[in-house]
Amino acid sequence: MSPQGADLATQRGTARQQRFASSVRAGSRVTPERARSHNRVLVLQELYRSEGLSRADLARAVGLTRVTISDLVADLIADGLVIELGLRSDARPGKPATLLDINRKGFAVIALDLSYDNLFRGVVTDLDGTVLHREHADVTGITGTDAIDAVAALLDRLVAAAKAPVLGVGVGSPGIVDDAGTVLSAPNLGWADVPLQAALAERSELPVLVANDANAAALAERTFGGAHEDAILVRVGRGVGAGLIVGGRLVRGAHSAAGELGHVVVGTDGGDVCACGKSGCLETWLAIPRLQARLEAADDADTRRAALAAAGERLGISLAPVVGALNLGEVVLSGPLDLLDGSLLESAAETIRSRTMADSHGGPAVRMTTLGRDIVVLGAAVMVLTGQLGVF
Amino acid sequence: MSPQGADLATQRGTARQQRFASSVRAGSRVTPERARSHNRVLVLQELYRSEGLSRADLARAVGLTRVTISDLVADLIADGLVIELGLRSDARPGKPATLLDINRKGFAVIALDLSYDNLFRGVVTDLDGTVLHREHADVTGITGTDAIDAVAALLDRLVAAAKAPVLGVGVGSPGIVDDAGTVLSAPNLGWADVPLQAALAERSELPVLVANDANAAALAERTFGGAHEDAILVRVGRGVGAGLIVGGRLVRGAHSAAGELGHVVVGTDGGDVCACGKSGCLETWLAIPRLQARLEAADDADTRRAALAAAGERLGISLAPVVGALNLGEVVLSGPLDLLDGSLLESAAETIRSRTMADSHGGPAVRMTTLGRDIVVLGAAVMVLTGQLGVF
DNA sequence: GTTTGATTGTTAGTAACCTTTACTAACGAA
DNA sequence: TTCGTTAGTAAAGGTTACTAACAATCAAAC
Repeated sequence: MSPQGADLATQRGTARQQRFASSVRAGSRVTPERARSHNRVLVLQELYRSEGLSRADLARAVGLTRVTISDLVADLIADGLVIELGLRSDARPGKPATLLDINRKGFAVIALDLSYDNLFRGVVTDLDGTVLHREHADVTGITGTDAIDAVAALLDRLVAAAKAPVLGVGVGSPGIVDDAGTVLSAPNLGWADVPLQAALAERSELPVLVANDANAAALAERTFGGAHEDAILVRVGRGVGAGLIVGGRLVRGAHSAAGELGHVVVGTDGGDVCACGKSGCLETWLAIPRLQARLEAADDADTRRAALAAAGERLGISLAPVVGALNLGEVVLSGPLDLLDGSLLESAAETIRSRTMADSHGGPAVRMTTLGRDIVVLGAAVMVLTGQLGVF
Repeated sequence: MSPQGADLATQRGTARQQRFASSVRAGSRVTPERARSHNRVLVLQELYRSEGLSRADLARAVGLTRVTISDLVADLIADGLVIELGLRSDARPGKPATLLDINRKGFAVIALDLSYDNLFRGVVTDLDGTVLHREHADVTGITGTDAIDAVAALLDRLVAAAKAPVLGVGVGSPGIVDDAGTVLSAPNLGWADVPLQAALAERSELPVLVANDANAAALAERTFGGAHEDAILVRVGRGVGAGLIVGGRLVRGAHSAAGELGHVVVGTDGGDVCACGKSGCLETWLAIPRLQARLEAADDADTRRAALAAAGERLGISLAPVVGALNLGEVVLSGPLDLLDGSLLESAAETIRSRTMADSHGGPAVRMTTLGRDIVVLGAAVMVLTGQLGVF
C-alpha cells in the first residue's frame, strides 16, 4: 500500500510527526535550520498544488537554485514525503526531467466531524483529501465524558482502518474551541472547557488538531472549494455558525469565538424568542428546525417560497454589515440543499447587494458549497495538512 | 540635531531607504541574507518597544546568542539606526551593560492627513510618533490634479522642515486606496484611479505609503492607542468609515475597500435617502452634518440626547453582526467628542451588547480614541515605521 | 582585602545553509 | 556529427548563527 518511505515513517513513528510539526511552527528568530525548514515547506507546497514537477521546475517556481532544490528534494525523498514518478515524456530538447510528486498515497489523514445531530462521523483520507474509509458512531443521548470516550473510540477504529502511516488527526467540533483545541463550550454535547485536543493526542499518540466545525468548513471551502481570499462560509443546521477567511487566513477572534453569528439579532422589528433569551436572533429565522416548522405550516408553494425568501433576507441583513466592513469577495452557504439552494439563497444574495455599497465589482459572489456533507471532515483534514506539512 | 549615523544616512540618501525597505518586504524563499534581515528587524522591534536594553537583554528577548546580537547591533549602529546610551547604572553583579536604543531622534517621518474638509494636514514626527512640526494647506474647491499638486507642495514644505533624514512618507487619504497606494475613488477630491503613492514617490524621491484614512487611524489606535488585536475603529465625520484590525493585522478586503461601512443599510424600517441612492445607510444616521441638523432641529436637551442615542443605536445595529462574526474585542470611535462621547457612545455600546451573544467576557469594550485629531497622521507614521523598519 | 560567583561583551573556530561555477548526461535540430 | 538546450550533480566559496573560551567588571561572601 505504501512505498518505502512510508514504512520508514512507520518505524520512527511519533518522533517523525513531531519533526514535521516543528518544521512549520511559526516563531521569531530565523536560524539557518529554520530557514531550511521553511524552504522545505515551500517545495512541498509547490509539489502539492501541481503534481509532476521536476527539480528544475521547482527551482524556477520557488526561486532557489537547482542545486539547493536537489538537496531539499533529496531530504524529502529520504523522509518518504516525496517520490519520483519517472521521466517526463514530452519531446523537448535537453535532458528529460525526472518528475516528482508528494507521496500522496503514502500517508493517511484522519478527520472527524462531531457537528451532526446525535452522530459522530470520521474518515480516513490520503493527502489529497480523497476519502478512503468512513466510520460513524451513534451518540444519541451521550454527553460529557461519555462523548469524549465516544470520540476516542471512533478515532481508534479509524486508526485501525488506516492503511498508511497517519500524519495527524483533525477534528471539527461544535461549540467554541480555543487555539489549544479546548472546547470551551458546546452545549449540545454537554462540554465546557474540555481539552479535547490534548486528550485525544495523549490517547492516540498522534498529532491532533481540534477546531470549530464552521471554521473547519471555511478552511475546506478555501482549499478545496476554491473560495475567495476574503470569504465567509455560513453553515445552517440545527444552529447557525460561520467561518471567516480574511486575507486567506482563518479568523479566530478575540475569544476564539469568531463566526458565532447564530445569536446576533437581525433587523429592528422584533422576531421570535430564541433559546438564548433574546428575540430575533438569526437562528430564530434560519435554523433548520424553525424553517421546517414554518414550511410545514405553509399551505401552498408560494407561501413556502415566501418563507424561504424571508429567511434568506434575514441572512442577507445580518451579513451585509460584515460583507461591507470586510469587503468580502464571496459568501458561501453550507447546509440542506433543498432548503437553502433556491429562494433562500437568491433572496440572501439580493439583500446583501441592495444593502451594501455595490462597488464597481457588483458585490460578493453568493453561492452554495460544492463540498456537500464532507465539508467539515475535509476542513479537518486541511488543518492536519497545514499543521503538519505547512501545505496551503 | 542628528548624530553621526543620521548624517551618514543623509549622504547615501535614497539607496539606504531602499535597503531598509527590502529588509522587510515579505517573500517566499529564505536565503541566509533574508534570514539576517528578519533578525535585524526583530532586534529593532525589541529596541523600539522598550528602550534601554543591552545586547545581552536583546539576546534573551529575541532568542539569538549574544554573539549574533552583537554582530547585528554593530550593523545597526553602522547604519545609524541604533545608538549606545552609555553604561547601565543600577548596582548588579557582573560587568555593567551598555544600553542601546533606536536612534529615535535621528530620523524623521512625514505623515499627511487628506481627510479633513477642505484642508490637508501634515506633520513631521520622530520615530516615536512625537510631532515635531506641523503644516497645513487650505484646499477649498481644489480637486483633481490640482489637489495632487497641493499634496506634493505640502510634502515639499514638510521635507524642508524636517531636521533629520526622512525615513519615509505616510499618507492617509479619503476614499478607496489599493495596495499600491492608488486612490481608486475619492469623490470629494475628484480622484479616480490616482496613483498618488507612485506620483509622490517619484517627485519626492522618498519611500511613500498611501492608505485609506480610517485604515490608517486603525493602525494608529492599534500601535499608540493600545487597541485590541481584534478591533474596529469607526471614524465619524462628513462620512462614516472604519478600519479593522483582525489578528493584529489590518484588513484590506477583496477590492481594497475594507471598512466602507458608511453605505451599509441599517435596520429594517427604512430611513432617510442617502446621496448614494439607497435609504437608511449608516451615514444618513450618523454623519456629522446630518447629526448636527437633527440636533439644531431639536428643542430641548432631552430631544437632543434622544437624537444622539438613536444615532448610537444605529451604529450598534450595524456593528453587532461585525462584532459577532469577527468576535471583536474592542470598538473604538473617532470623531467630534462633543457629539460622539456621551449618549451616542453609550447607546452604541448597549446596542452591541444586547444584540450579540454576550459571551462570558461581557462583549467588546466600546470607547473613544485617545489620540484625538492626530489619529490619521499617527497612523500614516505607523505605516512608514512598519514599511521601512518592520517595527510593530 | 581577597576570593568567589555572576554578568557582559568579544574573539576564534565550527556547522549549516545557499550560491556560483563548472561539469556530465541526455535530447532535438541542423 | 555538431550545436544548442535542459536536467541534475559536484566542488568551492561566502554568509550566517552557533559553541567554547576569555577578559573585563562588579557585588557579595569570606
